Amino acid sequence: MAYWLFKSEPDSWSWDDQKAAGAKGAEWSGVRNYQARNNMRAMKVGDRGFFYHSNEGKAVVGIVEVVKTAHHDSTADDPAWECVDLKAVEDMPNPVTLADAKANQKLEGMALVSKSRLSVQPVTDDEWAEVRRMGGLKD
DNA sequence: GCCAACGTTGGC
DNA sequence: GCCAACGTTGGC
Repeated sequence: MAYWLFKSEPDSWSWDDQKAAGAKGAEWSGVRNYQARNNMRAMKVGDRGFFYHSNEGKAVVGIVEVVKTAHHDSTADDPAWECVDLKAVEDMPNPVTLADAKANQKLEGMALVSKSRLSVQPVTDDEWAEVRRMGGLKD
């Protein structure tokens, strides 16, 4: 299974919105960046991701799961834009902030730190385990 | 609210 | 196919 990180501004789509979408999940729509889209195309059902609040909070606040592979983004006219569907799985007991991630040497290679503008990013197994540990989650 | 970083667009 | 101009993202 692969791991990912999804960024959203809480003003437009927050963790609470994501949880309100329930078990059937919701489209991760609105991505207009090829790298981010390609990452979504590579996802499989069951892959997990961090849900990150950008701008306000700047922290990983929860865990999501891919419930549907990439398909046309209903908010885009251009068929080139695709998105996956995600459902909320669990809260981070202690949100892991960007400052926390930057301060942790084990995470210095993480895309969140080094490619700050990419909105859908891959996460390595080690990074996944480390951020979960920092957030207070067990395996 | 500013600005740096970076992706995209369009003229040549 | 290069590169300048422009727009957007996101941290501060």
